Amino acid sequence: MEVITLKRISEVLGLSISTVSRALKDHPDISANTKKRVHELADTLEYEPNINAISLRSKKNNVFGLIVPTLSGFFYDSFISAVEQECRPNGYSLMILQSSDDAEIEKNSLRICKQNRISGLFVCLSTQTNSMEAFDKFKEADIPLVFFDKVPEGNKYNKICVADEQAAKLAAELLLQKGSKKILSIFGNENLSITKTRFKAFQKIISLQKDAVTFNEYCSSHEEAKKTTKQYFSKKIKPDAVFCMSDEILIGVMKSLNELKISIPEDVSVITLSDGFLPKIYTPEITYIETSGYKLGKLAFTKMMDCLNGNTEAEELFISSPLVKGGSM
Amino acid sequence: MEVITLKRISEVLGLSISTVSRALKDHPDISANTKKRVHELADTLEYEPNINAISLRSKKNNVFGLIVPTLSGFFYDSFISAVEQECRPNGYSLMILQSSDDAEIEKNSLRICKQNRISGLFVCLSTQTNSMEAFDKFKEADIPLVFFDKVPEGNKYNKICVADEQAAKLAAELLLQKGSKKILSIFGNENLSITKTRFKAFQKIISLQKDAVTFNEYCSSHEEAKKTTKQYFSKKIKPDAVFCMSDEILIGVMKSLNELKISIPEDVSVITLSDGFLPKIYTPEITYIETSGYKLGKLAFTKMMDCLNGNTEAEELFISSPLVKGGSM
DNA sequence: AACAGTTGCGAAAACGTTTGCGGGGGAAAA
DNA sequence: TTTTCCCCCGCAAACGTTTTCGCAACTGTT
Repeated sequence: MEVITLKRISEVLGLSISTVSRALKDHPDISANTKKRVHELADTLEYEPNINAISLRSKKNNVFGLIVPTLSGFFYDSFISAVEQECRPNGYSLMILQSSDDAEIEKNSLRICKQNRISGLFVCLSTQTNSMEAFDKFKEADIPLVFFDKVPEGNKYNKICVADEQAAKLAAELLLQKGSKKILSIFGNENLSITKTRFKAFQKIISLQKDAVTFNEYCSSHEEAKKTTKQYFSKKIKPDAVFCMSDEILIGVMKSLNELKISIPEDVSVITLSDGFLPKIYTPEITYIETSGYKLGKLAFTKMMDCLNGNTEAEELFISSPLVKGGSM
Repeated sequence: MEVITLKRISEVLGLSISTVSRALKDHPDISANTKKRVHELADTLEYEPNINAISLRSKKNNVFGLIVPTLSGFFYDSFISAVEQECRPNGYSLMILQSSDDAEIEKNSLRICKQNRISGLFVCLSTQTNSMEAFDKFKEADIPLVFFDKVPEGNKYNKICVADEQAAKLAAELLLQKGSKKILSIFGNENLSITKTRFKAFQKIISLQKDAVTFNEYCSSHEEAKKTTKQYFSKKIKPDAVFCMSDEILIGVMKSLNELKISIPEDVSVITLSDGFLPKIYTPEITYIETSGYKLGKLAFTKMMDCLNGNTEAEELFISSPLVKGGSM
């Protein structure tokens, strides 16, 4: 299988390489007739430009890097799906890398991105990341950086986030409004800023209600959440509501409640922050505050294009988190 | 931010570009001292080779294409995760494309792959694909093609599959062994070879048992599966077992059974083919035959490397599908 | 002192594009 | 007829590598 290049086409047609190149790009210098001949031959020969050559010449690779802790999760797949959907029509490709939540691998992934001279980078930080130095190198090289979900501290980065504060607040208000007094609140990894934000906002609202108390727990896996839930519901005074910070938590909580045959919403109210897939699996469907990976992806892409168009100032953007009512409250 | 190239290093050190290149690659022609000097400067300058230039020169891009109908599913994310995990340590990158189950987009994705001169391609066909012509072009160009999950017919392609026949057979045997007599069997998209295979194998086993009957249905979404299940369980004579061909089906089935307050496994046995995530969400956990996207990914990668090493003969490989017992039978 | 063999390095071409510049040739203007 | 101008097109450099070939300067052998 001979591979078709501009040179090949130029030879067949008795033209120069430059003329063929310009003809294919509809350059005004080229006559209509020549353009026609070139296009036709290119079509029949199924010419495809060599992206590597173009990238080399233009010093720009139309590829975005995307680094996530793991692909197989509850959330990242829909984020990536959204980004990819935008990429193709805009002439970009996506190079995906997993950090496995390991700072070393993350750093290595950054190297790969650098070597590939990517045009931009989407990043969800690993929980182990302790230095932003490697990321700052990209900034210095004017390669747009868009963080999402797990984002760095400080105001010098582009961050696309769920409106965590608002979402947690909304959940808390809803619980109080339903008259919940003893709320079991389970959060994720304690070190993440996302956890801190959600925790603080949730706490603040609950504390406004004098006769309501919360039992706060941090669980970093659904197994842990399951165990914790079981403990609370084995006591004499059981919680009358459970707040889950994420899908991961929800899974554990539901497993416990179901095993203990605790009825939802009769015995206990349940509310969670979620992408929306899992809450609908259960019966009754769980009421949730939407934290859409899909929306997040769309917004992240928009911000990326913004950056490429010269809008370089760091910005923190939020997606709205509407309430989706199920039957769990 | 000046970008560092071999040329830049050679200028600083008063060497030629070729010498620098060779020094970095530990070429025997270069003296130990020169190598040391070059390596040190490259390190402090944080030189990163330009992959685009390398790809152009070598006519090989160390990138694999990966086309799936959609990223956000039950299955593909773990497949991709497995492939990505193998790629990095082997010096490859992954370019991911979604076909959105659309033949046109799929074709377009193939173009992108071609333009990028990828080294190999993983494909899960869209259900709309009606011609393999575009894929055959890759074969002709000696670009390895590895199909998975939804694979083409015929024996001229590399296919990595779940042992569908064996899995469906196993499920059927288990149901009969438990004494199920009236089995509701719900399958996915009727046109897929994967569906046909599972259907045939399942049917064959059931038909061996004279007093057992199956009600066969095809549903292409969980909503449809839910509706269908509801219909069957609203009749006087209800099924005593449900077989689900996939997670998608399982979701619908469980929703119906739960809403109808039908007890598992007392009133009905449930068994499914699944990646394993969803079955464990439910209480009791659903018994399933494992169809691991992760294992599939690992095997697909192995086959890809095989192809690149010259083993070009088309091959159909299977991953085993062990039974994972839950409490649903 | 002449020779062959080795060691260490550089020149240049090639991969496939894009693009600034320049030039031939024909038509219109003088 | 000469001049001017415009229309088409080709030359060549550049992007950053890798690699073939060759050459100079030693080293050691007769």
